[in-house]
Amino acid sequence: MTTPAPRSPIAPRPLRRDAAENRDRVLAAAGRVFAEQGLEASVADIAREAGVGMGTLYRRFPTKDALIEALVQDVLESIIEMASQALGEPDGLGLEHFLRQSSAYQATHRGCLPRLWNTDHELVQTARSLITRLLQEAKDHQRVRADLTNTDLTVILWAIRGILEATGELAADAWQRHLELLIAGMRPAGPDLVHPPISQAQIDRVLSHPPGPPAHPVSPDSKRRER
Amino acid sequence: MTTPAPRSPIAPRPLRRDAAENRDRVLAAAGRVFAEQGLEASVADIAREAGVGMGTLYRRFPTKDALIEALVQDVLESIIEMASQALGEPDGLGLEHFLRQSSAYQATHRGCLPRLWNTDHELVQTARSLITRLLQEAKDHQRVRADLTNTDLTVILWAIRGILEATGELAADAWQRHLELLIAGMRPAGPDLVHPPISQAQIDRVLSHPPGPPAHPVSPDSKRRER
Amino acid sequence: MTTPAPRSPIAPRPLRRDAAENRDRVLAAAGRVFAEQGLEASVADIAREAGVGMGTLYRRFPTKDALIEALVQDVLESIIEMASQALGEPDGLGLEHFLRQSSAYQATHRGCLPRLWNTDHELVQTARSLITRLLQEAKDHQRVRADLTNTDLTVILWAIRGILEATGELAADAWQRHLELLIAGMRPAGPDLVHPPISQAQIDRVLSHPPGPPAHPVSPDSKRRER
Amino acid sequence: MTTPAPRSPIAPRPLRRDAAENRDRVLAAAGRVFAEQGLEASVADIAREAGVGMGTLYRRFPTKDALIEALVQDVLESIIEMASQALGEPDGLGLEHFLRQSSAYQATHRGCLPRLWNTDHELVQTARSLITRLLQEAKDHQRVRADLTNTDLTVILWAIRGILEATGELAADAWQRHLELLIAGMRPAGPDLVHPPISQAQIDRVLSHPPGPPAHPVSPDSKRRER
DNA sequence: GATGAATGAGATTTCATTCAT
DNA sequence: AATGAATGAAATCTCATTCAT
Repeated sequence: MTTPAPRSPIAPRPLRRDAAENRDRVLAAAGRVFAEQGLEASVADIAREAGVGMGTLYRRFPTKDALIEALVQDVLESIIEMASQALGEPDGLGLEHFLRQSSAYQATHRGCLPRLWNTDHELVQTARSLITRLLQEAKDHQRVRADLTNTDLTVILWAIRGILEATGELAADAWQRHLELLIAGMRPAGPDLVHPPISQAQIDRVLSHPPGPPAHPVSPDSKRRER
Repeated sequence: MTTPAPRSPIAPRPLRRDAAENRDRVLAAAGRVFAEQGLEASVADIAREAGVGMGTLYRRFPTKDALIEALVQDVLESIIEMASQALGEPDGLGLEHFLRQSSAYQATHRGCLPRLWNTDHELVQTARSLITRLLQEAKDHQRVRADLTNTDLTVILWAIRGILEATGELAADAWQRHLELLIAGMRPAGPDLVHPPISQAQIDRVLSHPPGPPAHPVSPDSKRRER
Repeated sequence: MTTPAPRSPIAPRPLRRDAAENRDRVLAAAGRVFAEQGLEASVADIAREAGVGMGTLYRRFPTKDALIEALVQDVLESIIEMASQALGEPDGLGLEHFLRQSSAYQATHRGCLPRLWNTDHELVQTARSLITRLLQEAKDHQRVRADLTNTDLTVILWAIRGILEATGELAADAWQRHLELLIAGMRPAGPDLVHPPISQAQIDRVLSHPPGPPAHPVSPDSKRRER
Repeated sequence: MTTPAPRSPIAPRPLRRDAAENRDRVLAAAGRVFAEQGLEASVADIAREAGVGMGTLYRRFPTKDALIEALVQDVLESIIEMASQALGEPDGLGLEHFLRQSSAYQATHRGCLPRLWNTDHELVQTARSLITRLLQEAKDHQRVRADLTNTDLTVILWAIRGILEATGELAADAWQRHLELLIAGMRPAGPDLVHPPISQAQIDRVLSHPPGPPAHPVSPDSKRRER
């Protein structure tokens, strides 16, 4: 309504530019601050680091949680991209490449790791299905044992995340050698596995009710005492 | 445990006993509460669960952090005990047994995991040296590849912790199969490892400056009021 | 547990004394501050006026709303007491006395008026049933017209509240003469009433979904915008 | 309405018209939003409902308060119009008609009720003097008791507003029967009134220092940033 | 020695108002 | 002239820690 002077049909959006810039600045700042202080870093710190007021931050991300989710989403999208490209690789080596590449990427985006593989995010499903296909390719080329399952790979991602969280930037490459060992263990030669894989249902339950630290930004009305 | 310097024989025994009982009750409660809510559980919740007043809790543990450390210590002591017993085992299988046993134990003591292998604790050094001996035994019996190092094992512990933290009680056995894969990868047969192990110095740095979540709800410097 | 030395069976509670004192201080302060500034007065102001820290206030009243409810409850209890006593009065004059007395009382407890007759409070039901009996007595003695209903009286209370809110302490007696007019209009002599009384169901709906200003302490997650 | 001082004939007409349209759209939106959410509705909500940007809104109304005042003014103008027309009515019934008509009107313009009869607005004076004349006419025709004063009528308006605020749209007609009772009480027949009317001075004081909720979200003195 | 009430800094979130585009 | 992004003070609520009883 009030349609002002019709604007050039080329210009995508007028004042959206700085807004988008700002959004990126905030996300970048959040990544840095979370990487340094963990997810319990204060939103005020992030705003300061980004050089914006708190209101600006909250205009874009109405909740601390929304901010974290946005970070998670960014990382997941990159990882999904990596998985897609790995799918094209010959000789069934895509899976290994993907594991290495995505771990390296996560190492440089530690900010949101605690939430990365523990959210019931649509993109997590997407990533999972791509990984399933990578796994199948690897099996087809006898790169990995036939009894390896999809859920085994989810567990591997949790394990690597554990290493990344433990080391931070102080031993940022620790995961590499560990992954080598793991991949060696995944080769077809190995002995029969005694323990069965966990079920997809278990993983789904984990994703929807992440244990321990309650998704961090503790909901303010979750507890109520009296007397 | 922690048997302090033997004290004057005048000090009344029964009281001591009560005090120790109280201490244990608090520790047990902390374990339960932390396992459920994560380390950001409130001290008040723990006191309530333990059935003692906050003053009592603070008399035993001058700081929330001290309480966490005490939990860590308990777990470390048990783990050290496991390592000691594993040392006696024949055929160099002690290492594997230890890894399985200690992981199972940690799975049932999730309360303090985030701090378990990330503190500069004297007992961590003790555990490490025992593990070093287990590793040597395993090598001597050709159970594991000769180029496996002490630090590789620390990384393995971080990885398993990662799985335990991710799954909670919802998939409490997920670590078992993963450890199987890992052990398979540690066997001597495998290909040469491309990446070198991280250095002991890096690990020490990690232990003294744990990344991410700072010593948790960092004490606010104890500012005092006047009024 | 830990049952300390059994305490004298007479002493009701040991440290509860100052706690109760504090509770009363907070309630009194809240009454004063709300009366002056309205229900949107800040909780910090109340704490300051009461001479306690915010934590203390929030230990007793875990929510601003809980504090308001407590005030409302206090007032309702007094009003119920007045209604009970009025029930004993002869000649069916109890109703009028009650209206006068309770209005005067509300005039001196303006703090929580906006919530007084607009909450779905159990005590409101109690008050209502007492008022119903007062009304019946008044009818029995031909003090008021026979077609007067229970809901008419609720509306009268809303009207008086409106006057009290409008005047504050600047014309604290304005309601008196108005009530006189109203009571005159309620006498049996008057002409037939054209408009029917509103239904009890309507009133119940009003009580459970008070209109306009959302019960004031606007819930913090009631709105969420984005982009 | 509000036709300002006639301006230079150069100023372009069409623009003016758009501006006025915008103004009306904002006012209408404010009425709707305030009616739904109360006066603490956010200015952003109003702008959105009106379909204009916040800057536009603030160009017309430099302050949230100014917006509310404008609403009040609109309502007052309508009410004054009603009073004027009622003045012409025969038999001294104008007063009653006016009370009914204006109450009905207010019921459909609940947005600004909390401020309607509590502002030191020039139009309130105008309305008051008209009401005074209506009252005189009513007395002249013995429709109401002779000792009824101007201030009694202000109090009646406050009372009715109280009912309207309490009921919202959930019992939008509750005021009608109440007004009937009240008018019955105002008839000449009644007993002598014990309480004297409040003084005009008191009312004036109320209007200039409205009690309770201060001019609502009091502007925080417009502190400015630097950065 | 034990209890739990009190403290107050700090965390998240809202919103009136300004100003670059 | 219009838009809506940015600002930051202020509000509510939490919780580690102390200390009167």
